[in-house]
Amino acid sequence: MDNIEKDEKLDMMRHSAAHVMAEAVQSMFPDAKFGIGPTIEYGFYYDFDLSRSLSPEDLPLIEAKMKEIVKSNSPFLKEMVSKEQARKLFANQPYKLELIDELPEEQVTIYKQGNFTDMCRGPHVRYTSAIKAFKLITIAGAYWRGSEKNPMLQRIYGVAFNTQKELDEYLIRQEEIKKRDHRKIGKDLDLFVFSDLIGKGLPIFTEKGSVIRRELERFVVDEEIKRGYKHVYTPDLAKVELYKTSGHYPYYKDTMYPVMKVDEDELMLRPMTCPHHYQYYASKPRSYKELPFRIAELAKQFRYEKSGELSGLLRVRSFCLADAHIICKSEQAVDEIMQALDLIEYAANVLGLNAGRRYRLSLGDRKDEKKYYKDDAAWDFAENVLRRVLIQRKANFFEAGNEAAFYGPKIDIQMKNFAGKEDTAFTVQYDFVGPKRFKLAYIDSDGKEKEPIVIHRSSIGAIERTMAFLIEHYAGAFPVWLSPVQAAIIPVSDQHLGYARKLEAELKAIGVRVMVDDRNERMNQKIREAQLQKIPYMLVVGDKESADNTVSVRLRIGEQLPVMSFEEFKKKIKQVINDRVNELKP
RNA sequence: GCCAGCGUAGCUCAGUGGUAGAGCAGCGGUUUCGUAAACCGUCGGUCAAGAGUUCGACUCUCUUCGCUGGCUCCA
Repeated sequence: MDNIEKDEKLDMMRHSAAHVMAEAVQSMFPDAKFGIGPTIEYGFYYDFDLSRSLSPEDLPLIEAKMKEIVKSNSPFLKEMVSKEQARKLFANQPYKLELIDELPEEQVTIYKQGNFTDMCRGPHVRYTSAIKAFKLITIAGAYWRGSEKNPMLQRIYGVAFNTQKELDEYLIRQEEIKKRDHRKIGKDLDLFVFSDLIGKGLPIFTEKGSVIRRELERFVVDEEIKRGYKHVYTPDLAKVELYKTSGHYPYYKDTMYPVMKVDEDELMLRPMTCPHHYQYYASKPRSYKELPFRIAELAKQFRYEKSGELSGLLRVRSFCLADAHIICKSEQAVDEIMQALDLIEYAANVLGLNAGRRYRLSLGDRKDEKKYYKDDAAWDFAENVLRRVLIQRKANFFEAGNEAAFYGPKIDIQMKNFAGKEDTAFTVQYDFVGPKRFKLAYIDSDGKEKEPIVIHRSSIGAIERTMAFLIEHYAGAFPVWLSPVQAAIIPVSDQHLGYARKLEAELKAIGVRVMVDDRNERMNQKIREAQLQKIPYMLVVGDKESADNTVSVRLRIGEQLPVMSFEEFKKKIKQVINDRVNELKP
């Protein structure tokens, strides 16, 4: 049996498990109304409309009932009925009736097992006993058909596998994911905190977290300047008029903060940077010789996110985007996008964030003139440019409709986080609208005024989100250049404090972040704590070391380096930092 | 924002209709130690906030705030 066949079989079993769960729920709630019950990665869910709210205590009861049904080994019976019959059969199932009305076929498939009948395309396993290891995981609210306007149903999520062993492994894996959660590690390592008084979704970076952030920022600013960007600072707020001119206002209204009245003006916190950068470009006439005009900024942006959407550093209400806008001729677009992707890939490699990287060519929907600016020729041109770039790079990409910005298509660089979830980490967007709205122009070689295009891009994305990725990716054991404390000096006893202080001063002098653990504690205790803090180097110094000017180096991976001279260690650590080495051992 | 759950000391967590406990951290000592937790003592909580029920509420009810898992949305 090949893998695809195997997957299909597993999928069938999960789908059948959803039906069995529905039967179990029906036995407990005879008047239950049923939504849909599809399979998902690792399992299944089913949506119900019930007379009362489910509580977590219900899950074991439902699960027990399911096990009974599985044990009873009742067959799944398939039947074809006409829509008319189906309507009668599901007369008191409003959600099913809605689905029936929308089915194009005249015949409807129904599946029956035990006392439960469901409208379903199938296929299913033959008997309920084919359902192997499963577990109900959680209950959640879910809008009928995913729309906020519809009633909210109660969804039960379950997972199912062919063997108990696989199920156990899945559960263990979930525990590991929890341990790596950036919110947990952020607390353990004291990287960021929140304050109810400041507000939700507004993180405070602690001293240690700020070290990481500063290193990231320095890295990206230096790299961008090297690559020909003008790095600037523009204001965090601006007149509402600016965003009305840019055309963002109607699209972003819901995610922008309310307007502030200041004197005669109406100001607001910026939800994006582009128009600010355009104003820099537009501050004087530009020649074609100045193009491409690359403007970069570590830009704070403010977006009102619904409270339920906030999550640690992943979703915040104020974030800092490593943002840039490249104003250029359309003929330069391919080359500029190539360079932008080069930078993004380079930075991602330095950070070690490559897991599951793939590209999404995000396209608009020509018919949706509310959501996307109407200009078919411009969309065609831009889409071709982006597609050409991706093909030329032999990038692993796929196309997705209805994902573009209102002003043009984009390339999203997708990444998988530790939990296996895919997220947009970085993005490159083609914009043919901005220049029009702001009447951006350049004087071409023929002396005529022409309209440029704009490429929006983020290099290392939103700093907050990227930090969350890094925390989870490294489980807090950051590369040395990012580590808040790079070396801990651990005197064996306080007689060795003098030597420890001397090493500390010398390391500080060459820019190493070092601390001496001078507490009245045993060496073992200090090592343990340095280890828990994921400090990359521990320098244990006692009689021997102070006598011959050496250090005993312990790495946080538990490994011990052979005794080396302090000079040698200095050279080594300096090099690891400067080269931004990913792994601990050079 | 919506649905559900949770909120006890700085952290991790016990606990119960009769006005709170442990370990770690902190602090004060003792100890001067060789690669992941020395020992003794001690401080610490309007049990998220407010209102109600009750003779009595951390416990039951309601409201608010915050967090978590989903839904919707998204850098």
